[in-house]
Amino acid sequence: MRHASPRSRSTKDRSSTVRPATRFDRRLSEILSHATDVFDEKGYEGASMRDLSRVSGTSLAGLYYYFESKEKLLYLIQRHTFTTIVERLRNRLEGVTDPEQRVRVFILNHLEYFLANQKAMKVLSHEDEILKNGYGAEIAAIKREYVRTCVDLLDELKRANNLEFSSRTAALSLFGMMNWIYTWYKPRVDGNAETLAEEMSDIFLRGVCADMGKSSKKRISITN
Amino acid sequence: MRHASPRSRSTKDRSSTVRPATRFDRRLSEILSHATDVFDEKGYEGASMRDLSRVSGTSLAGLYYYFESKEKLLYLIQRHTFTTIVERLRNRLEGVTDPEQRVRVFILNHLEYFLANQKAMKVLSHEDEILKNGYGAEIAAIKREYVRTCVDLLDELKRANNLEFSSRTAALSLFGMMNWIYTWYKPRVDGNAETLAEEMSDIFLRGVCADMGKSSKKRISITN
Amino acid sequence: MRHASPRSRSTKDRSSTVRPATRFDRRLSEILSHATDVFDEKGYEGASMRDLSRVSGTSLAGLYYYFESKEKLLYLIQRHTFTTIVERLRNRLEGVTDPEQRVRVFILNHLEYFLANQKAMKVLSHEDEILKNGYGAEIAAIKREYVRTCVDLLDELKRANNLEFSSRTAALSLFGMMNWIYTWYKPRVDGNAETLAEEMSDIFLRGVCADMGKSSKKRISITN
Amino acid sequence: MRHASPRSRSTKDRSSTVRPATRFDRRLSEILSHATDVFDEKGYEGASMRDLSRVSGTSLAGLYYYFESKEKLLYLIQRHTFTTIVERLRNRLEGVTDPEQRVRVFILNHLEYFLANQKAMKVLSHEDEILKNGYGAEIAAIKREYVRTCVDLLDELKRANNLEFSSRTAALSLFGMMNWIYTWYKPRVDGNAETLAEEMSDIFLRGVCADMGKSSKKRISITN
DNA sequence: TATGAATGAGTGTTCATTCAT
DNA sequence: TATGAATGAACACTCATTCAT
Repeated sequence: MRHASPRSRSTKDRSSTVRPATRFDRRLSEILSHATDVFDEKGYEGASMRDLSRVSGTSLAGLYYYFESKEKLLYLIQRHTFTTIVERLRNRLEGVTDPEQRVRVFILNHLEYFLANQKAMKVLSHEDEILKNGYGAEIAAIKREYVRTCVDLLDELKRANNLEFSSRTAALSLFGMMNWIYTWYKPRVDGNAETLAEEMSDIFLRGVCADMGKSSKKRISITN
Repeated sequence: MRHASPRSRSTKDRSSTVRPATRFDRRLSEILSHATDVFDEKGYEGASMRDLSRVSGTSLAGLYYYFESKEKLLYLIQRHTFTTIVERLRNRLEGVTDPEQRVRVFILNHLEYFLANQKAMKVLSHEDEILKNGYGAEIAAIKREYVRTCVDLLDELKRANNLEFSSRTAALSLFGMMNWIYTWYKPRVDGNAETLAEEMSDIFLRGVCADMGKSSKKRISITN
Repeated sequence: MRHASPRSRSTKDRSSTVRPATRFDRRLSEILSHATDVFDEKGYEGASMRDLSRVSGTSLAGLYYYFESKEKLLYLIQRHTFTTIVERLRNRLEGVTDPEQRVRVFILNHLEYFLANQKAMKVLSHEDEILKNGYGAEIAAIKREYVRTCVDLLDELKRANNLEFSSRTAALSLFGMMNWIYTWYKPRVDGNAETLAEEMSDIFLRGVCADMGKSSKKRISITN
Repeated sequence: MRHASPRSRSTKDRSSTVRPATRFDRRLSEILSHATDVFDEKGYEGASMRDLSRVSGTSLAGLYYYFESKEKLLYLIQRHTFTTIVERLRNRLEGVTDPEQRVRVFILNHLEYFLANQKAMKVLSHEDEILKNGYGAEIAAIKREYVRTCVDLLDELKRANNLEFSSRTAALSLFGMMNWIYTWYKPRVDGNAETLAEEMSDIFLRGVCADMGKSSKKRISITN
């Protein structure tokens, strides 16, 4: 953002309170959705406000009625995407008690949302370090909480089954497995979210050669 | 931009033949290294040639003596990084015959290089869709070969142990686990490459709850 | 140069339809006029957008609100100049039937416009090979038609008076005589358009020593 | 020229004295010739020193061994072209006494050299206002003398035949006819220099409808 | 004689943003 | 609500030229 200046009425004021959706909200959502597409295709830096204006059918100046800066726009997209996935997860975990199942629910929820909203999720994970200060902190907080949830789920699993591994490494590896799919996923080849979730859950929970027994494990040392 | 005109001596001509490193080569390498840092910090689009000029201590115009465009610069970085990691892998796999060990070698090689050259690797994986036409195709080809190598390793493993899983999904999941670390890795917390490689190898090969046996696996269905 | 992207509303769209002149049009005309001066003084290549911005009292970026490129600007100038002179010619030829008079009308029209719009005409004739592809083709087409008109006039004259000469060479010689004046014309010394038109018409139609009779003509051969 | 600085040994010093052609001179001529081609194709402003370096097979820096600036290069080309054509004219006029023949010799000499050295002549007439101060003045002086010669020839003709016309307008019209040919000349269509010279001489000396007699001349007045 | 390496100043163009209406 | 018009700052890149070797 080049010329930052205070605004009398900020986007945040409007959108953070709960109230019936106004015309403003609906237009905002539309624009957000178009912007998500553009960020997905060109990246945040590569996308210009003119691009956004074109695809959303609004004049360049008109966009600024809806958000005060490009950065804020990214923030709104990321916040909406994140809060939605977190909310869905909360609902789905309700009533599921088996620790392994809870992890599987987490994975399915993540992948399902990821594949249904690939563009938004790509923007979410790809444009990670753009947001500064306030906005960045807020998104980072939501993200930290989401990761925390996953770590907690793994801790439960460990406790329940008397396992030993680094929940942190495991959780972050799991996120890697899942978040990376935007680089390779092809619906025809890789199946739908449920299939993929099962495959990834299996790999994550049992490994690719689980049947061989842990005894075969040998340390390797490489000198080169 | 004025008309881009061919150069009498292009960067590619110089760098693709094998010969003793000249002063030109050394300066080129320096600049490449600095540029890698900047791309890492700001992203390709976000990094300006002025930034590169500043950190590499060369005048803006001087940079263009070494590569004819920003895009070519990215290409050179990516090519160098990729060919190096592929070459190392080849060397390390030599003499290792056990299929599981070969996968472990792959993981260790990747992570070791990744952590030692985090910035370059981040640039490699993050700025994936920038390069167009010729350059993009060349990098994509190297990448495809590298992925292919991993898939082949998993196929060997499957054959040897009579396993059944999608090598493609597994390989790409594995890459996700590994490539994602640039978003979270902290040396103090997460240990060195060998530790991490072991943890990830274990998760990937045995899963987090390998001991429980596959029998406990239940399908989940979620309606929401 | 960043990616050139299509504009939602291009200069061409605006200027090719017939409608009352808007504020946009008026400002456009002003800038076109200033640009003509600058192109005249420095040539197309020698004139910088910064020069244009300075003389037209607009910010550098502001210019691009009116035309999408320097090339398009040249195109607009050339098109306007050419269509105006062609239109005037059409009007003036109406009602004139005597073939010789028609040629004289052509000459007078050309010179009058040339002297009244010297700068524009110099730009028109001097910056002939700049425009590429579409724009160039369009201007070339108008020009071809204009030259064609002149050749036709000479053909009429030939038919009417039973003369024999190459209409093409004659027409292009005539254009040479007229178009070259931008290199030497001085109002005080050379008189106004009418005077000049008469002199040139006389030279072109009767030659400088018409009274001597054609018999004196001798072939020359030079060896050197 | 951006960074003008004095030179210990200037090109002019070398080339303006009469002495046997050295290796320096020969290379200089080659480069001049190549440069003429490039200036012809791209114009003076449009041609870059890099272009010249490329076509003349000399390094960019190497060019500066032969002339101290791009401007000087243009000067050398223009001076050489001009002095050659003037010299030839002098030789050819020797011994020709008939005033009309002398004019015809002038025209033939100009056209012959023009067609044989089209590129150089185009550069000569097209890049007329580039040279500043000293160089410009020198070229302008040669040019003025050349034009003066033509005007004198016409004055002789007038005196000899008791004619009345503006020698200045006539001479400059004649130059227009001749110099303009670079915009339209096609060898196949328009014949060789001799043919063209005869046609133009006839038009210039007798006009296109000389046979009709001067009586038919009517004044035209246009109101529009 | 000739060039590899370098540079300050400039190029055309696009950026996110503003503001009067 | 929405936009036409405008802008300062930045962009990637090229320019003519220099100088140590």
